Amino acid sequence: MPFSLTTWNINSVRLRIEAVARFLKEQAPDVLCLQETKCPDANFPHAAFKEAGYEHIALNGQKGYHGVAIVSRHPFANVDARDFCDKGDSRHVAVTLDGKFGGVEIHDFYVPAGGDEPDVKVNPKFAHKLDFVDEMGAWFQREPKAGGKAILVGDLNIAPLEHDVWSHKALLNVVSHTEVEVTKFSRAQKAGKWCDALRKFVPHDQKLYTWWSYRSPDWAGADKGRRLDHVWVSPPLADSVKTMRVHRDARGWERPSDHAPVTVELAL
DNA sequence: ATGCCCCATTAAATGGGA
Repeated sequence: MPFSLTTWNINSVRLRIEAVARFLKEQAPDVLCLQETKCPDANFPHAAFKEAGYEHIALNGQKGYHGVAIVSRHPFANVDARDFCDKGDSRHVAVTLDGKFGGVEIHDFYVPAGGDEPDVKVNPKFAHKLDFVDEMGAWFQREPKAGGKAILVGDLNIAPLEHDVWSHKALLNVVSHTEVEVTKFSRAQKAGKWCDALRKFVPHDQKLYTWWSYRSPDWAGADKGRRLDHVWVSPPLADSVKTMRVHRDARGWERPSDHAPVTVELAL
């Protein structure tokens, strides 16, 4: 049975609710995972999602910063959220689907950006990012359960491969592409036996981006992007991923997020 | 090789993004 899922760092769900509604109308994924909702749960724009057909909503939001949400056409059997690094911030929410896709686990992550300086001695935000990724790896030793069907998505804020950034050489010492981040990222991915669903479709020697800085006066022309958003699937789903698309056009909409939505289709 | 930016909060800066 076909199943589609989109991940999108929306950079304020309230500010961009019309863009979200347009996307859902045009693309109609089964599930949408958002990051950087910047919205307390009490203020989440439920009505717009319900009108669009997404009646099932799992939230882990907070005031002003961060925040994740999963909205779905299908019911949830379970909702969970984990407080990585015990900081009380909203960077993870998970659901287990019920109904015709029953048993499939979906994890939505917003990994810390890590600040400017890639040095834990002077930059606590970078230390937090590295600790966060380490804790993900430790948790993936037991989660998801062996043999389980799981999908992990989100703004992981690390571009691991050489061609996940516009210039490997220029970004080697830039937070998101440093060696220590990439090493920890790969370790966490291996710990959960996660399969990189996006790179299944794009060879490693070809550029693949999901994010373009607001600071560029001509983001599309300069095309100095990074692949910060990811979709991983557990081993039982590795062969079920049928298509992948980065919706680059949405980066060019009026008052856009700096991240493009990314959609995968699976045969479940 | 960084960036001319953008968002939320709280009241014209500040913190955060990446």
